[in-house]
Amino acid sequence: MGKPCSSCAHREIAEWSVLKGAAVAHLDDARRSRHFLAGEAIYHEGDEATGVYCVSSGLVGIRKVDPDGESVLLRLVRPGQTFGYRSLLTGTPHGVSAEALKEGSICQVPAATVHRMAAENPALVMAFFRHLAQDMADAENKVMETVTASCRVRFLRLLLAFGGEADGDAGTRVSLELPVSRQDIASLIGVRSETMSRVIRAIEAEGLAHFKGRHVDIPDARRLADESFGSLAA
Amino acid sequence: MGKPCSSCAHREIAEWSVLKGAAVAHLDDARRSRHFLAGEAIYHEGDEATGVYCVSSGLVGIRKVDPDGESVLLRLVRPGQTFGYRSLLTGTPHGVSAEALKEGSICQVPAATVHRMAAENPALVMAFFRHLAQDMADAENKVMETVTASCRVRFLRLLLAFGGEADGDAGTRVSLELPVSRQDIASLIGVRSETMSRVIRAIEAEGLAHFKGRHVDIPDARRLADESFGSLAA
DNA sequence: TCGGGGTGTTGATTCAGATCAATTTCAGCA
DNA sequence: TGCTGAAATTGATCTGAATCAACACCCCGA
Repeated sequence: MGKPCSSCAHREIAEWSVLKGAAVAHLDDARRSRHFLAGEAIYHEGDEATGVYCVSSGLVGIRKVDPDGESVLLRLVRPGQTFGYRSLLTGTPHGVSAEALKEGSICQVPAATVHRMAAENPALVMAFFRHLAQDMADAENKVMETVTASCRVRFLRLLLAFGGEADGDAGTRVSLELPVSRQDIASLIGVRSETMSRVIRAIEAEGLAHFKGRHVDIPDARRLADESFGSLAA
Repeated sequence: MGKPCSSCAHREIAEWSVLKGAAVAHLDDARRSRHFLAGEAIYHEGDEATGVYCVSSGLVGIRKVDPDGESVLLRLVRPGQTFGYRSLLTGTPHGVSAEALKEGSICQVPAATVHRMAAENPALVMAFFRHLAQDMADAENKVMETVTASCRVRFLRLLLAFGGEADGDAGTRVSLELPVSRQDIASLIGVRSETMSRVIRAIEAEGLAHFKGRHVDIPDARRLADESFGSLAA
């Protein structure tokens, strides 16, 4: 059932890093790894939380759908990151759904184990608090962006985020792979896929970036970064 | 310096309700109450956290401004609620600013006290976690709304939220006071104030609600609620 | 009583992005 | 290897909300 947590490649990233000695063994003992195909649902909005999830490989999307069926991709969860802890710790049903966007395996730590560990180890709760605080900050930024920035700017910023903050001083060449489909990218910035296509075409035409399938080549990351700040230089 | 926390009207609402006996006395001893006029800043984005705030009376607005000066009102904090705990507990600068929207008094519990209490009382951290989890859920809903709903619908939902969930079965008459200026309401739903005016005029014309200054009268809350779900009946 | 600034309203116009409707491209698979 | 359905592109058109520009209102202080 995969490598033990103690030797997990991502061990120091996730909240579990605050656990020591015996607790890690317990974690290892309790967790169950499961394989997911792209598109498979991990849990749905309204489900009761049955544990905390930890992405081992692949990519997870956190989604929310409104009554009319409109679906918005709220954020991505990458290997080494946890999710689903919020509902578990507060004892409320999931307010969002989670699905695998890329095939991969995901560990689940059962509710009882998490609760016991949280009770014994306040630092673990604090670690989850930090994670949630970061997610909240991201959510606030997202609200700001959707309200104030054009879809073009939002997309440029997303590109920069995907490319990592590798913006060297001068014109740095960056190339990267889009982690998800264009439809999902559109959903991530809150526009229609048709609009997404047009935005990409425009950016391509300006030479800001070059797109081929999921591969993106950015000749001058600095220029792109400048553009992404609503035509306002630093 | 105001009533002691132990007899604060809002005591059972705030996170402090998990504290017992001596801890409450400590809280009382350490907290400082300060009066704020409408418009006064409590803290700014980027400031270091110096304590946790608790609204005793008045109304507080949490705001975020982007580099171009665009400002968005993210949420309101009402009497009995705490704010500013996120930055304090994570030890990061404030990512948002807080200002008094209505005159009132606000208690501050200094950083050292909060840290000590959090260390001694894991339930307090958990209480803040719950608060943050709720705020996060609200933020996610807000992202959904701004992406999927028209400004008209967003405003109707806000009205319902202000009116409390007092939607009796049939046509219930609800009347309420808008807690903030129309400019701020516009900022809260992410539209221009001109648009806000027009939306209000349209709603008035349809007889969905009647506006006079900050007073709102909703003859049939049920009808308004129905309208607020993108013309999709339950 | 007369400004005067903040708050709100109204109108004309523009524009970003949605919507509707066809294709085209491509990956998976029999 | 060709079929099939999903993903992506493209075009034409429409529209919700922003923008630009006046103007009304109202509370407050001189």
